[in-house]
Amino acid sequence: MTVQPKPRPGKRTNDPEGMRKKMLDVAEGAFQSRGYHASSIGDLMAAADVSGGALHHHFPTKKALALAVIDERVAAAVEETWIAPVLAAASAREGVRAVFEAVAAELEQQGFVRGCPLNNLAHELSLADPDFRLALAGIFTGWRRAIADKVRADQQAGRDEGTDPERFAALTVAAYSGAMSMAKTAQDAGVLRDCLAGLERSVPSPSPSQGGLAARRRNRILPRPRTP
Amino acid sequence: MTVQPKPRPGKRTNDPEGMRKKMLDVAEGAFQSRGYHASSIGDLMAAADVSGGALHHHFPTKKALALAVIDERVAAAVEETWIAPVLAAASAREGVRAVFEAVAAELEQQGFVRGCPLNNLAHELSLADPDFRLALAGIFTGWRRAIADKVRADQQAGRDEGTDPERFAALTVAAYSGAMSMAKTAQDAGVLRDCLAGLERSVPSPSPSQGGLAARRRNRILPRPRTP
DNA sequence: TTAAAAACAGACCGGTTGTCCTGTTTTGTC
DNA sequence: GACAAAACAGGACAACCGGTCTGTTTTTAA
Repeated sequence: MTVQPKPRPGKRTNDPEGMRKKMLDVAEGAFQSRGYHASSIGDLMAAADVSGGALHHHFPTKKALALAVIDERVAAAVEETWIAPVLAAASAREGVRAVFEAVAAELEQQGFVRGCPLNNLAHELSLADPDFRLALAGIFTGWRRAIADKVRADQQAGRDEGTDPERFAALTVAAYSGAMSMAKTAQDAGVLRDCLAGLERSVPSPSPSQGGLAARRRNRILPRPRTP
Repeated sequence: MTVQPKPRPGKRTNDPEGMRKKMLDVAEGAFQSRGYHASSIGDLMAAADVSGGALHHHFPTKKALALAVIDERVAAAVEETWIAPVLAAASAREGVRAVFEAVAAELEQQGFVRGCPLNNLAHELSLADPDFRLALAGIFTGWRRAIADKVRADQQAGRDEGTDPERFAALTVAAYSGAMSMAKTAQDAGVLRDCLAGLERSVPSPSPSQGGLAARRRNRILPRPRTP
């Protein structure tokens, strides 16, 4: 652990954007792994090495900080890990499959499941404050709409005619959210693969590539229980 | 609001079981609607009209209280609303359908979505404490096993041969959990029906009763937003 | 150069939190 | 009735929470 030896009282560099980014980084991580209420602003200040005055200058209240995390970080995470890959995929179903497997592989590699950032905050904050709830609901809506739009695009190309776009999107997002919830609680990402396998039975798969060995169950990964 | 005029210093009735039940009632409701960290034991004591000494006598710490809520109330809720109805149904798929629709109807009637008790606590507490995590993981496991066992029973009766019991159970629990998460965030139970509809496409329904009009979308229920 | 605004530092405060502690009353047992 | 244990009452307390406040330094604008 390398800590700057001294703040050197005569030297200071104003870097509002960098400081704001650093605070959002720390808050994003803390809110996801410990939750909103369990993360005190004192903890966040210490973790980011930011003074109370600086924090208050950029985020007047803890709620404002959380709202910024939701709008800028959680929404971006959903965009990055779900919306963009699905839109870039050959089809909606193919994109969904790829994201499920990519997330499962990543979780198994890092050996620890922190859960879905959106769902973590949604459960804790949806009923606590209308502003939180609206912000989170908007992200869910955008997520589902992106998948539904992709299904519609597939259908205009003549594929996957028998699928209801809205229902498929809702089921996909729900299955992923619920699977991540179980994976977090069990600290085992295997349930993601189970859910994906169940999801793919929704239609007689028209593509020849079946991914036979990719769907096999991998069980019991939990390298470091890390009792806190 | 009717408050007993005076505790009547000479009159007291020891009722340990009743007091314990009253505390669990209040804590169960508060933990679900406000969350664990947002519910102070002072609030709980006031809501249950219980003194600090009495509370500490039955539950030495807040964690012990939450653990009791999980073991006795959350597990019972899953048993009551999911396991028992599914086991009593004509088939696993029929039971799943019935529970989805019953919950959706109940939520729409009461006009407010507090979310799934198990998932609410699982998200907030799974990473906070190993004891919490294990207790919650056990409930998830029992939930999934009950559904999988029911599928296996169906298959031994010759029905639903093409379904993988574990995968179907995982997908069902995940879809319900995720749908409740979205329903809570959007304060709209309609997504439950969307997910059920998507779920039922998983297999070419062999039974003639298709429930055509039961699956239609009902949208935008939100009678009382109730800004707190 | 200078004045104003922005960026930051750090102490401070009232309120709340969870828990513990001492004491009193009820209940069960002989 | 005597005694011990259980059941309950209520205050005390240290730690912590989120927010505010005053003051200093850096940057920008004129």
